[in-house]
Amino acid sequence: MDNVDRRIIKSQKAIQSAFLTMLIEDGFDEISVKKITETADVGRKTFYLHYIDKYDLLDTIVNQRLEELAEICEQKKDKGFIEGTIIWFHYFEQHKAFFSALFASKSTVSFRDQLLGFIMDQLIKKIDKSDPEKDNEILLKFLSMATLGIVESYVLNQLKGSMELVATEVGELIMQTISLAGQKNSST
Amino acid sequence: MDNVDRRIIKSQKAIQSAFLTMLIEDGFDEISVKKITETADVGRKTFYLHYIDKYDLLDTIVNQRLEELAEICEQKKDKGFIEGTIIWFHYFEQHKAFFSALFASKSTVSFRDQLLGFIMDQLIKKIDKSDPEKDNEILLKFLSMATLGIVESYVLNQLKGSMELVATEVGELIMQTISLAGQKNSST
DNA sequence: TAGAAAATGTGTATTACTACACGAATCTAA
DNA sequence: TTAGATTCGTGTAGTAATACACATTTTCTA
Repeated sequence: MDNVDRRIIKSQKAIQSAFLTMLIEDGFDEISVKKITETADVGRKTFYLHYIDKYDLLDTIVNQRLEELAEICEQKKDKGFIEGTIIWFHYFEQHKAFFSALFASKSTVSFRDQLLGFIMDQLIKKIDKSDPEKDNEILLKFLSMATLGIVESYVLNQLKGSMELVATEVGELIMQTISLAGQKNSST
Repeated sequence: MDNVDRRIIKSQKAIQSAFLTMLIEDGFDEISVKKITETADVGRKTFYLHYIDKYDLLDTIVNQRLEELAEICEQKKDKGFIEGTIIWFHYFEQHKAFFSALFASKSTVSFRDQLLGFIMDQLIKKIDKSDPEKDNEILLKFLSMATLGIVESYVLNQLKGSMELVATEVGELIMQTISLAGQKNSST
């Protein structure tokens, strides 16, 4: 089945496009399934043929975004820490409105989990590279949460510096922390 | 049945929109049903659910346009000859690319018939107003063909004067011809 | 806080659209 | 002219989307 029925593609496209517009313009909490389907010019039932509810729709879209980002990271994985972090922040910069809307809402808990999971996935590769033996879950969680916090602040425009500055500092902090943990580990 | 199935509306909209784009860009003769459905992102079969062939589609669209124009004329019917004619030409001015493409093709014969019929319908009202007794079919056909010829030349940019100038002259010519015919008629 | 209004999620029967395949018609180039 | 490709128009069986109705839940507001 390489040929997906064009009706499915059209419906999902219309729904997701309507959702994204409303997400950025009105925020996640203001969105209702009814409004989405009205904007998408699609029967309400059609929505439920594809998604469980608006949270499920959000999950789907977030996953798409993160797969995109993972793909970008994969292509440039041998660039070193700083450059890698800049690539991250460049992506969030581009989709600022989107992520900003999600951080701004209190009902997008699963989004935070997804994003945290993604950051952990990415960081684990880097840590493994520096210190392949150990799987230090404390360190991993520590750094991931720290990064998540910075990403949130950045996307919500709560940080002063430029994207490059923020990314560079975060990259350095992560790098230092890992190497510190590595020393401590090798000394015991 | 006031609620038309939204799928029908969507399909027709997509097909007509694709057709119009291709009509203006490539001309009527270059258009194939296959290309239309590809551009419209619709199954080829769907086209045939709504239209017999591309000529039928064209007929439909032309009729829509002419109904539009008839509506405009109806709203401003008490404006006198000159103003009325200017309204006509204003409409053709706005849809120049569309009508130009149709006049340029040799396989759009029915379009000419439709337009001629439309012009006759509109003129018959005016003539009736001046001379209600007579139904002079010669005069009607004569004037309609003349007008059709001018419209064609105008749309194809073969006339020098501005829209207002052309419309005014045509309006005067029609008016004079009718009144001449009226005199001749009343003298017998 | 009660009661109205709106949104939700689901079931059902119907319909428009789909992919695909086919022979016929039309176009193209050797 | 002939062979090859392309488009045409139609048939078929399957599926996505539809309108509509319903009970339930949530949200609003008086």
